[in-house]
Amino acid sequence: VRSTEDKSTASFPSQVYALVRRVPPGRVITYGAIARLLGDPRKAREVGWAMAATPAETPPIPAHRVINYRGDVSGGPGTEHAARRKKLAAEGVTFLDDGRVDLERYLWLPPLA
DNA sequence: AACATGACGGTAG
DNA sequence: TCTACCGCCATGT
Repeated sequence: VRSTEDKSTASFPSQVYALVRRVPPGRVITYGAIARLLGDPRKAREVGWAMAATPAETPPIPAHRVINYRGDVSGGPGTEHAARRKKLAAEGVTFLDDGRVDLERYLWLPPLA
């Protein structure tokens, strides 16, 4: 039973959303970090897919705090790309001259405990 | 079932 | 530092 998965009954996307919901305002996390935290570093791409399919719910999932490992806000027009940057800025996140986020400064990871 | 695409990551040039 | 290519996994056609 549960041959392919016994770590949790929750689907991968659900686990992604659960983790993203824990990211505090003014902080960000990367796709790769999420994948790694869920146990499979190579599923980073799947994390991206999951975020693209982020369901509208309450409280809303802070998908705008998820960026790629370079500190760039992914996605083009049509995926609320500009809106995400705006939200980040509203939370106090400053962008570098290249338009990227300083991960060393804003990257958030869940407490070990 | 096969092919092409993608909110990614890492390495090589 | 920037661009290009490859690898991974799931989706949509």
